[in-house]
Amino acid sequence: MNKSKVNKAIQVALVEDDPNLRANLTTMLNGSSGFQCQAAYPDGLAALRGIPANRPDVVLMDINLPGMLGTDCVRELKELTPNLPVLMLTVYEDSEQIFKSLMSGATGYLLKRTSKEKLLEAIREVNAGGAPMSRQIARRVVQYFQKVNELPTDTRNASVVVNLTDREQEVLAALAKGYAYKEIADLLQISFETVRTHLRTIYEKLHVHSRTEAVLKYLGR
Amino acid sequence: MNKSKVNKAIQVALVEDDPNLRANLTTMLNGSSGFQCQAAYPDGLAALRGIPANRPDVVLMDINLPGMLGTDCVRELKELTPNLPVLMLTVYEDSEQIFKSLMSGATGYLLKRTSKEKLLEAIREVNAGGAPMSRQIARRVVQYFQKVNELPTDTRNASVVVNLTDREQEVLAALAKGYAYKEIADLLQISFETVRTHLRTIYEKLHVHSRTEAVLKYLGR
DNA sequence: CCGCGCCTAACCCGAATGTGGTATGGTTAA
DNA sequence: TTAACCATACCACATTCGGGTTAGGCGCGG
Repeated sequence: MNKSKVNKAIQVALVEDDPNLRANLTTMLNGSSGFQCQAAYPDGLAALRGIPANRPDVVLMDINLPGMLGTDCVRELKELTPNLPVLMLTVYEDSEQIFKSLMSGATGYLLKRTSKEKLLEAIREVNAGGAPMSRQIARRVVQYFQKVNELPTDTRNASVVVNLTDREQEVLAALAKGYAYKEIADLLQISFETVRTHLRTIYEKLHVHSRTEAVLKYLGR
Repeated sequence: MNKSKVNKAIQVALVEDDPNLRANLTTMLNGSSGFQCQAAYPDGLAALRGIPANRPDVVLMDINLPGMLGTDCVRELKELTPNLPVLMLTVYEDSEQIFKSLMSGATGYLLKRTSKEKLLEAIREVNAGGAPMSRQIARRVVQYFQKVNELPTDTRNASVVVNLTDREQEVLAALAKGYAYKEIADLLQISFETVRTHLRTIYEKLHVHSRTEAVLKYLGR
């Protein structure tokens, strides 16, 4: 994988359009023992020109770059230097960007508000063959993983379920398995009436008026 | 999400067949500030009965359970309590198990030889919305991502329907669209009572006793 | 022609479900 | 500390469903 020299500083290349942040990160990296900011590029094109030639150990890349999107830059980069690990940095937590990045070939994904210590640790980790992600992102990745691997025994529809509380989702899940109200009550160890109360709220939130309609929405039609 | 009380102990449910390990983990958890072992189940069935009712914050589950496999237990559990995070524990490191677990709905994956500190940290992390995994596992997941191209979905009805007459299939199709009996009657231009007669036959043929069960069978579960 | 399966239809009755109102205690965000 | 939200719970009433039973009309194969 990565024949990095453990006894030398990890060579980091930075791709970040914001001059302030770029300078800060550069200073931070060079001020940290075991790390060296080998180069800092302001945009994707510059990165694509410089990185394959300079062969850093790790790339830190902003996801929002002017001109060329960070995700596209990663894709290009991965074709040129497939084993070079790339850590994406972003302020956004939205799954669209996360998945795009990962599918483009990013090795890890961090939020910009990640602390200095965690960032350095993540760089070490990715350099050691890991795939560092913030917890929110790891969770999303796992969820997505589960979704794309779903068996024909397909269940719940994420978009529908989003407004429901945990308990409501549990009740709906049981409903969608065909349980009668009293069975759901027994299953969740709550009263029959409470099940009915939850169901009323669920129906209201889903804009339906019957059990079957709710189940259909839950199953994504 | 999880409305867990940060200032209160994280309620952990344990599923582990080995009595020694179960006792050890229980003691360890209860002896650690911020954690409480709410319940310890020796097998999957006991867990499925107890967990949805007791609503722990996190489940620790052995992957090798007698009777019901841990992965199957997770799958069932995830259908009942979709947002309840489950950490899998295992001695096996092989990817087969890892992917099965994750695909079954496990939120994180730990090796049993994980240190006490790391285990507690992982529980905290999963409770905070993360998805703790060893670096090798995270990397595998990410790699998987990079080569996934999906074109899934939609399995319609199937062999369940072969015993049904044409008319019965029409009625069932309408039922599966969420129509009420009288709406079906109107749709097919037959009487309400005839609809009910058909439905009785359909239920009998499908061996079900409720509308929702019939629809689930029709949709291929 | 006769039986058999299918579509149609009706009646009864009890169980399950849908909808409205109301209330209490716990947790959380403002 | 309010206000908002959540999970819990009960009451009441109307509607819908599930199951048992019976039965007339139709078409098809023996």
